[in-house]
Amino acid sequence: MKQHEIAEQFAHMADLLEYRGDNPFRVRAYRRAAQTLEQLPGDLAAMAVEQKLRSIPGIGEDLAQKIQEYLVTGSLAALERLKAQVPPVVPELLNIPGIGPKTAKVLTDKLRLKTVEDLAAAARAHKLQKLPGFQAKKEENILKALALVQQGQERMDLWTAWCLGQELTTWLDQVPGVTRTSIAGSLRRMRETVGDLDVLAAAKQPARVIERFRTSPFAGRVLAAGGTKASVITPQGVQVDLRVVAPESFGAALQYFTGSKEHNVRLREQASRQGLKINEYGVFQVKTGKRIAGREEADIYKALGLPWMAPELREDSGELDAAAAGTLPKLVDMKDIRGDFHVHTNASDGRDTFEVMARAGKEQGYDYLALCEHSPSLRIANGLSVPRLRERLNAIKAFNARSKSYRLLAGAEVDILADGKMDYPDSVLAELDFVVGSIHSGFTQPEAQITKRLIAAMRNPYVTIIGHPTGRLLGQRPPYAMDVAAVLKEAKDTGTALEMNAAPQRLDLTDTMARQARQAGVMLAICTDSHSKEQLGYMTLGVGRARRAWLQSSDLLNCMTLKRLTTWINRKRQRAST
DNA sequence: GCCGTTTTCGGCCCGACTGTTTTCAGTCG
Repeated sequence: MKQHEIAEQFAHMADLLEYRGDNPFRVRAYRRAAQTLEQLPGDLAAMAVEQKLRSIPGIGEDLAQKIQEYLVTGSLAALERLKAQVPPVVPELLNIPGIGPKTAKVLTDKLRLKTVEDLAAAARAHKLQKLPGFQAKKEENILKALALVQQGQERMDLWTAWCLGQELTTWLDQVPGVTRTSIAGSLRRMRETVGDLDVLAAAKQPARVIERFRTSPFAGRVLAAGGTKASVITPQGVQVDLRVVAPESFGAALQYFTGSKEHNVRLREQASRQGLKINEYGVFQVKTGKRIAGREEADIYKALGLPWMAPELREDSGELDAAAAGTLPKLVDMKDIRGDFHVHTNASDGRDTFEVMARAGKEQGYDYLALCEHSPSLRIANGLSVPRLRERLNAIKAFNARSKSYRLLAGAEVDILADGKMDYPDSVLAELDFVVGSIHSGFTQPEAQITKRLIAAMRNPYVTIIGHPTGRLLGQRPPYAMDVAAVLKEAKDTGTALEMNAAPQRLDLTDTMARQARQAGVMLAICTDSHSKEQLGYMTLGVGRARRAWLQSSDLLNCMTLKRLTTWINRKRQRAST
C-alpha cells in the first residue's frame, strides 16, 4: 500500500510548487498523479517491478522515476529540496478555505508565520488588514475560516449526508417554481465521506429559489449568495451548496456538479478536441456557439459520442476509456439485491427483536435475510452461547415454517480468534446456513499473524464470508495490517466471499479494494451489519459503494436466488469434505 | 509534468462569487 504514501508526497509537492508560483500545469500534473495513485486498484510495487508505471494515466517519464525513487529510498529528493525552501506552515495554510497560494505567499512573506495559531493571533491583532491587497473584510473572513477549520474539519459520514440530501431535495421540490432537483457532488458519487453537500435545482427564475433557500431553516449562516448559487452552513454545521439553473441546462449542470473534478477536466479536454465546449449550461459548438445539449445529463455524454455513465464511476479511473470502448460494466442496482446477510437483533448487541428484524427484512422486499448474532467470546456484545444459538435455530425453523416466499437464514458472526480458530466448533458451525467470520480482537498483531488468521478462517469449510475484512473504523481506527494479495488469493481458492460492510463508519472493504477483489475473481457480499431495523437502509450505501468498485450483480452473493446461494455455500462445504 | 484526430512541441476546462478593484485577481468547485 505504498501508493498512498507516494500520493501524499505528490500532493505535498503540488502544494509547495503552487506556493512558489510554479507552472500551474505542472502543479496539476502532480495533483492528478496523487489522485490516481490514491485510488489505484492494483499493486504499485508490482507494477514498478514489471516496468508498467508508465501505463498509469498521468504518470510519465519523470513521475515514474520519482515513484521508483520513493519505493527504493523511502523519500523524494525533489520534495526534500522544496521543503527546505518553503515555510513548513504552507500546506496547512492552503488547507484553509479562502487562502490560496497568493494569499499564503503574502502571509508568510510579511508576517513570518510559523503556525496556523500565529495566523489567528495576527488576525485578532488586526495585523492582516495592513497587508497589501488586504482589508478588514478579508481579515474577518480568514478568522471565520479558521474557526470553521477547527470545529468542522472532519467530513460527514455517508449516511448523515444521504439523509440530509433527501431532506434538502424534498424541501426544494416544494419551493414554487422549482421543476427538478437532484443531489450532486461526492454524495451522488457515493464517496465514503462527504465534505460539502451539493444540491441542484431547475427553475425559470433562479434568484427567487436562492432567496427562499438563504432564509430557509437549512441556512444557519450564509457564506455566499448570488443570483444562481448559494453556500450556507446548516445549524448542524454542514456546508450546503445550492445551485439553481434554467430547466434547459439542468442536465449539463447535474453533470458538472456531480464531478469528479478530474472526470470533468478529462471530459472537457475531450470535448475541445472535438470542437465542442462544455460548461454547466450545456454543450456548445465552438465555431458557431450553438448549444447542442443541456437538458438531460445523458445528452451531454451523447454529444461527445459516449454513453451515459453512472456517477459512482466518475473518478477518472478508467471510465472514460471504458465508455469509449463500449465496455462499461452493467452495475449492480438496488433492485438486484435479494437479501442481507449480516444483521443483529437484541439477542446480542442489536436494538430490535427477532420478530421486528425478521419482518423488516421482508418489508425491504428481500427473498432472504441472514440473522447473525455475535459468538460467545465477544462478551461485550452478549455473544450467543451454544444453547442460546440452538434456541435461535429453533425460532428460525418455526418462522420459516410459516413463511414461503421469504426465508430467514440461520447465521452467526463468529469471531476469528487470535490463533485463527473459530469461536464455535465445526460441529456447531455445520448446523448454520451462513457464517460470517470476523476479527474483533488482536487488531495490532503483525501483518503475518493477521494474514494467517484470515487464511485459517477462509480454509474453514463453514465460513461463508469474511466480515469487515480490514477492520477499519472511519476516523477512529486504521485497517489492521494484512497481506491483501494473499487474502484475495485465498478467498478465490477457497470460495469464500468478502464482505462489503455498508455501515457508514466501516464501509469495509473500501471501493478500491473491492474492485481489486473483483479483478482477482473473488465473490463479494454487501451487508449492512444492522443493529436496528432502520439500519437495513444502509444497503443503499453498500450498493453505491459496490458500484464505485465496478461490481455487477454477478459479483455479489446478495444478487443470487436462494437456490443458487445455497448451492454456492454448499459447494465450499462439499469441496472440503472430499 | 503529461500527452497526441493541432503527435515530440505547445497546448493544457470553465464559470460564479468575493473583495478590493474602476476592470480584475484570487479562490473555489
